[in-house]
Amino acid sequence: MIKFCTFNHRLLMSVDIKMLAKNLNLSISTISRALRDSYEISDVTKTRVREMAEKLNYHPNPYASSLRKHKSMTIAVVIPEITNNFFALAINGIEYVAQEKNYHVLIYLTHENIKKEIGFANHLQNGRVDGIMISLSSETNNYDHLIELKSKGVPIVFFDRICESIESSYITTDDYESGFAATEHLISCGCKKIAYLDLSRYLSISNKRMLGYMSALEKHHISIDERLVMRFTNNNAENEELISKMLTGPNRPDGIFASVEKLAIASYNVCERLKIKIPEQLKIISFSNLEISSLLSPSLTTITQPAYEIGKQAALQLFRYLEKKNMMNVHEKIILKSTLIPRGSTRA
Amino acid sequence: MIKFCTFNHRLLMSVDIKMLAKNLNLSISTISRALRDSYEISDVTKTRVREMAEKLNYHPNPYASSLRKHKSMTIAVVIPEITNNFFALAINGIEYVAQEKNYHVLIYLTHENIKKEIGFANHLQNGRVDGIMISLSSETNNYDHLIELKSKGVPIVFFDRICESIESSYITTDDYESGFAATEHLISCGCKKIAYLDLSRYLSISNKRMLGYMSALEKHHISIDERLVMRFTNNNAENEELISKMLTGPNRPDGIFASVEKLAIASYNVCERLKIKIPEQLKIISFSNLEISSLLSPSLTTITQPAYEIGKQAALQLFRYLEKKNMMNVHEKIILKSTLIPRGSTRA
DNA sequence: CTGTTAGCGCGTTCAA
DNA sequence: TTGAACGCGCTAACAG
Repeated sequence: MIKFCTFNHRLLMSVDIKMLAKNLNLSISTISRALRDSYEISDVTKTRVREMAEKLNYHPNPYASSLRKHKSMTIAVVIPEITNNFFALAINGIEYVAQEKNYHVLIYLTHENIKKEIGFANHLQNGRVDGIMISLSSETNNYDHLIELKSKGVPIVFFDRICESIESSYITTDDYESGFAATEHLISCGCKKIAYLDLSRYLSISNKRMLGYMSALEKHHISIDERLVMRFTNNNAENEELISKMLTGPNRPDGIFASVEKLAIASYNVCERLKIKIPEQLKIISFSNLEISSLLSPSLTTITQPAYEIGKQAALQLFRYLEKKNMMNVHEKIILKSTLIPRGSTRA
Repeated sequence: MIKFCTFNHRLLMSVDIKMLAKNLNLSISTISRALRDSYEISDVTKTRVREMAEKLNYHPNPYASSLRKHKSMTIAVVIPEITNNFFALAINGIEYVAQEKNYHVLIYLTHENIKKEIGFANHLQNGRVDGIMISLSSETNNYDHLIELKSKGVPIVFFDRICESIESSYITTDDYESGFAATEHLISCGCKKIAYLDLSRYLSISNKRMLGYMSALEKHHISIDERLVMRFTNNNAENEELISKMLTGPNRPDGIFASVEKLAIASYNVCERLKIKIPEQLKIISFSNLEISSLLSPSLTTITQPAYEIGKQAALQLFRYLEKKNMMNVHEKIILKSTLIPRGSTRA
């Protein structure tokens, strides 16, 4: 009665639709339809089938179904890193929506490496997923891999680190305004020489934040010192070295605006090593989603993005693509607001 | 020359093995073998096939392959939450190994809910993944769903929040010792009344940490006050309420040992609200993987687990199961060491 | 070294 | 309302 087959080098009993059919003296197609709750099947048969399925602990093979339906019930999330509360929160939002829709979530980490991003994009042309959500790597300055992916018909939603030159939906935050507010905050704390720290010269969010920074300086008649606009890599040790040089050099700033949490943390580490007091001697503001109280971080003022909501909105938009055939060319550009959370710096 | 088919409600050109065969005047199976670099195929043919595949931008359909081979090239990671540096780091390690092995990683979040965990476990019987790595939810006090999954032949590796009553590999840390060390650390800081805060009364790691806590108290002749051994839920507001009551009640402790980072943070938040000074009036130690400098958290002493390494080891063990048919009954119990990182509290 | 053939498990025509 | 038969795209057994 029970069929055995070697599966992955081990014995596994496989209950399939055929076995249900045999046990119930019904045809395979009837079973299939009953399980899919088709209108063509009588209620009596349906319940008989369901009961037998339950009894034999039947689980439909997702790959057979995907092959037949050309639908994987799976989405991909491609992000630079996961050890970053922003992305962790975004995944939380994405996963929430995916669970609602009975979808599965594949995770791909580029580690800020464009080659990996290209590799994932190329690979995902094969139908493994029904759509992807992506936040670009800091190295990404060319979008051919994404254009090709899109041309294959794979729906793409960008979030946070978006690509504006591709016509697709995106969810992001008011980076220009936040950059402006962050800089103005430091100015209002008395800073005269404010450094801007960033990971990338390519990302749209980086450039918008920087523009905000520059506008704020201009507004307050502070001249822009190009030497204080700095780019870093994924290498923390190197980054700290650079920051250390900046903080001991002739252009030493009295305020730092870090566009990424990890650069703020690197700055903190350097300050501790150099015995620079924060915020007395140096004020720091940073984009960050660390969920810690001000007691834990008495001197960290942050710009906090609605990360969970961003993930959720991005997923919802992706499902809008997936659920309605005529939505493929209806793109949404959603811009959410970030929040400046003042802490120690203001009290200083 | 190019075949079209409706895919997911949209037009998609599908280049399959058959088309390559036609274009090259070869049989389908030859193509298949050439692409899989089979020894039976001549180098000339192989390169011809590869070039044509490249030219037509051929991507093998993973679901067809999985259906045929009974192998999904996919693993599942089931964890309680992702907004927690421990799990984020663990995923990082897992993903590193998976990328090496050309595997795909599905993420499932239980949100500390046993019903979700059961749902995932039952669902994953269907062959969607070749194996799973799991860290139990704090509610999990029954393992039937996992036993059934294992009986279906799905390899399982437990990490951190393991299940000792199921014969399978696991990776965890020296929780008893860490609990002991954490408590002794507080005692050496002068604490006489130490509270133990935990999420669960079921998890093995919780119990081991608590045993360590109790042993340390005993060793130093401090009697155990059951009212200071507290369990919390996933509801932060409720947790802070409970902590607040504890810190204002007659049994007010002078030290807190939080077995989970979020409980330490809740404690910090409460202290801030109640104007309790840390570490002067209350010392706190916590399991935590926050990657922040001591400047950022001047008063947080932590027990840090080698989270990345745990993820990596867990994945490696899973692949040991997957790669060798005779490894299914060879289980490894790996116990890594955690590190106590003293901060403000010691200086206090 | 290559081709022919037969499924993997399911969904969906078409026919009854 | 149900059944028979075909094929999704690929791999593997068996021939040659």
